[in-house]
Amino acid sequence: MIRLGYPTQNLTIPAGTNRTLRLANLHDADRVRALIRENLAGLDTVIRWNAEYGVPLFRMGQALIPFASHPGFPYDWEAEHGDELRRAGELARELGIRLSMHPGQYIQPGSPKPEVTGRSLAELRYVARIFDLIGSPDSVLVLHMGGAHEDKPATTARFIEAMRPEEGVLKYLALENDERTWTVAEVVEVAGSLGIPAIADTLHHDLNPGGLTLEGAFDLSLPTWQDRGARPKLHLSSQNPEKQPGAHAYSVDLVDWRALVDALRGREADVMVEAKGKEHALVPLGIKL
DNA sequence: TTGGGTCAAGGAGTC
DNA sequence: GACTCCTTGACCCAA
Repeated sequence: MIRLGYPTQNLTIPAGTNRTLRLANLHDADRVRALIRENLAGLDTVIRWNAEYGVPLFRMGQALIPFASHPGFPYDWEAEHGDELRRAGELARELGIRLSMHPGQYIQPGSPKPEVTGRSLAELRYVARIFDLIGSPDSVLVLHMGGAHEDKPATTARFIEAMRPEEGVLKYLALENDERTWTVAEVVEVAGSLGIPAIADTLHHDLNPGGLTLEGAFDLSLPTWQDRGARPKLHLSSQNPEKQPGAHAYSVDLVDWRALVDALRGREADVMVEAKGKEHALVPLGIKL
């Protein structure tokens, strides 16, 4: 069975989980608190909507707690919002919704700059803490490997060295291939060294296949989920023909969808659909809105 | 209220 | 060396 989901916001309701603010306004605790409550209310709304429409996956915005890992954050967010996060987790489990998060390109644990690595780890720990409070062991923290710094073996070694002690992060972490630097095969290898799973993204794989077919990429990435005892995850998106390679289209091209289904050969997978049209992009794949 | 410039952060590619 | 693009847009000021 293939299960589907979409990221960060629902355009139909509408509801979001990614409201943020400028760093210059971070000192305003009341404002931060109100904004986070909106994000958490949005999460609650989306979980209920997903359950009603049979969409079991949702990716929360990275700014669910904006600037949570920043030293200037104005209060103890775990104490303040912990109960709301626990309730969201209970609701998600009750309704069978699997949650994930995907920090962006600034998170670089393999950077040669210690301060960059340090900030990256702080952000990853924040995401892991969110998942701890939510309390669902099948939550996924999706991460790209980041830059190669003109030396992939050295970068790989730094990445593994930085991540290996981070047990609290590793229990949720999964590594994803990207469209120009790290292929599925490379990501699977690093993930294997850390004892964590890997995610194959179909569009990134098209642009950076490393000699593998899509089926070959799935053959490598899907078994990496066995140790965690969770359903394998994949990412599906289509190229926006008007933009540069890698840009997501509004919806999913059915050719790409069929390619994914064929390459899966009946294997189980949770598929995150990355499309500008969010939940609307699921309609051609069988979800009725 | 709307349009458009800007926004914490890193890195790679282009010119 | 400056600029642009990338996650995923949202904020925020000027008009």
